[in-house]
Amino acid sequence: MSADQRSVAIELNAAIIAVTDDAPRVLVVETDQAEPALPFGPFDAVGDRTMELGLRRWVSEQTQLELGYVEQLYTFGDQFRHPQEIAGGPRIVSVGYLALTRQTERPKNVQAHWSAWYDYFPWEDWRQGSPPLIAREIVPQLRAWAHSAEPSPQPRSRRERIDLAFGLAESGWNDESVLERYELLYEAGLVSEASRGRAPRAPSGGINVGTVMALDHRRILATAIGRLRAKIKYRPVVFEMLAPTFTLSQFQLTVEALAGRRLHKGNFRRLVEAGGLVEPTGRVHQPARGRPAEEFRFRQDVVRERGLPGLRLGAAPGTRS
Amino acid sequence: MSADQRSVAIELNAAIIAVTDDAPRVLVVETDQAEPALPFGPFDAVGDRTMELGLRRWVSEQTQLELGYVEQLYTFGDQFRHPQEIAGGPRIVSVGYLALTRQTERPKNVQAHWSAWYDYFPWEDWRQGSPPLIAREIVPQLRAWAHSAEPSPQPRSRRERIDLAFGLAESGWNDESVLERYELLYEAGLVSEASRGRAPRAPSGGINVGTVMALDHRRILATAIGRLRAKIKYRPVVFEMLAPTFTLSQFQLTVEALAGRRLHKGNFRRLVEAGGLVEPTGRVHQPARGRPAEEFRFRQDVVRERGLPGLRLGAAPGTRS
DNA sequence: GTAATAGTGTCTTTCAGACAGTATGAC
DNA sequence: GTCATACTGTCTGAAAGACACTATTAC
Repeated sequence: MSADQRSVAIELNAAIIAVTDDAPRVLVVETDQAEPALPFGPFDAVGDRTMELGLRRWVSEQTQLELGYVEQLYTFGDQFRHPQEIAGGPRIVSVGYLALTRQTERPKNVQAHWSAWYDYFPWEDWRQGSPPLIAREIVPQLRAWAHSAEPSPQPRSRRERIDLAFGLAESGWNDESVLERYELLYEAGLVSEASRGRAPRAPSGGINVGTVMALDHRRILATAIGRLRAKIKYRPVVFEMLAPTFTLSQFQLTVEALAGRRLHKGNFRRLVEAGGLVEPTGRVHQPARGRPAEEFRFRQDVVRERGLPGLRLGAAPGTRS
Repeated sequence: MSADQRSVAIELNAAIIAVTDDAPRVLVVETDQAEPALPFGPFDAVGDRTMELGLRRWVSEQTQLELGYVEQLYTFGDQFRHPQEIAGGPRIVSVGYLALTRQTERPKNVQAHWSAWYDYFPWEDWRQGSPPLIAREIVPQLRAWAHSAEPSPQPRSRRERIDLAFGLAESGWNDESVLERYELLYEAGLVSEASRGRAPRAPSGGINVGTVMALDHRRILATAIGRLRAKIKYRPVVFEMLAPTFTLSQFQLTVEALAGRRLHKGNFRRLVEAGGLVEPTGRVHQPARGRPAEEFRFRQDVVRERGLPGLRLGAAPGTRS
């Protein structure tokens, strides 16, 4: 309405991911609303030659963190996604990025810290089987939401979307459909950011699953997780998050943490060795208990020669239901 | 430098794709420089609730075209990508979209017309085998470019990138690496937009393969082709571009046109029928010559039930070299 | 009959998935 | 010895890739 609202501003958001203690973590900053937010920075239309360079610049300025792999995710431009816009400010469009790093380096910025991503998406961790939360809370409430619309706006399609996204259909759980699941929960009003700025919906006022993030940052993180889970299957990006040397068990645990599901040990080892992605260092790693393990390192050279092989993930037994 | 240059503007670009006569086509508009451009429109920060709605709005206003599937591709924000910026105007960031439609509807706008996408990327069409252009011009010139940098900035890595992208490595041709190939040609100065606004490079002044497009629109189109080729393998988006009913041969020819390579007839039919994506209409299609073919239609309902199956593409014999 | 396109049957190789087993350390 | 973790061998079934063959039209 005001002339100011006509203008547009571009902000960059980064989902910076690392893995420690078998938990994928995302770097978050605290806000005054006590809702964690993804690190953000301006896009300097004069100083930044490209948006990715701009992102690397302010991330290193703010956190002293060395980013490895960086990939543009998506540009989020929905109306009123930013409170400043509601207050009459410019429309703030955010270009979301996925960035990978090792957690060895701590962010210098005390306001930033690593936070386990499954805190925000508890339904995405299937390493101990299907999370009880899904059968106990999510599915019943989604079903109620699907029925509440009956028979007007295609309730069948809602039911189908639920079954497909949450692994109730014959095709089972698909670890990459993170965004589809989040969007269902959002539409059904089961995540509290859905009712921000609006009146809470009738059937589910105040309900929330998982930890809330500021603005639409949980949506950006959902996009990042889905993209990363897809990526590790055909590009060797996991190594950006692994220590320079590692045992095959550590490797497998890292992949399992990201994918949110258990893998077959035998098949995993066969595929990794067949892919030629790693080579033994000759040393052994002494664990707290059990037989010592051979130590490996990533083969930088092979990546390009063999046409960027990756990992196909095989499901472990007993993970289906 | 000027205060004006600090500001940012957002523009939306659409690669609108259809297939006719076994040629994938993209909708282009004429510019005063005689370089075809992708249709573009403003992002209305006040009127458009989302960017995708904004895109659909101006596309239908400009062309009366009904868009089917629409997907955000990438946001292009490199410095000086737009001539207005060089002239002191604002930094113009473009959000690129992929949109699919049938070509049955003609664009009402006389300035817009359908243009075969292989005109811009002649090296991407492998349906008659490896395009002679690759062995005769592209590879020799890329090799020269790789050697010219020797030994300073990793010539080995350049050589590897060339071999991998253009199918010279053992992994063979990968139809999805459209952007990687375009970027190599761009870096090597083999597409004339690379030298726009700069002095032509020493080894290849004025050289160009394929038809040039305005601004960085060929890069946007390369992104669109790569994304679409990847997508048709796991999501049934081809049907957005097919007639409502079709024969399996027409179906296969359309997929081949998009993928830029021949497929095995037997395998294609087996996979399509196994996927349950199509059902016979009971009618037959009478071709100009030869045996009449059964007519099929796409099964809307199955898509969701079966976990979004798609097409895995098997290479046809004799397409390798 | 020929030319041309439509459609089927089947063999081989590859590989994911599953299972069962052995090896080497600490205690 | 037990426990815990590391590592190997092999079977099976699904499916991709390749090839050869038959079917139905127009002429």
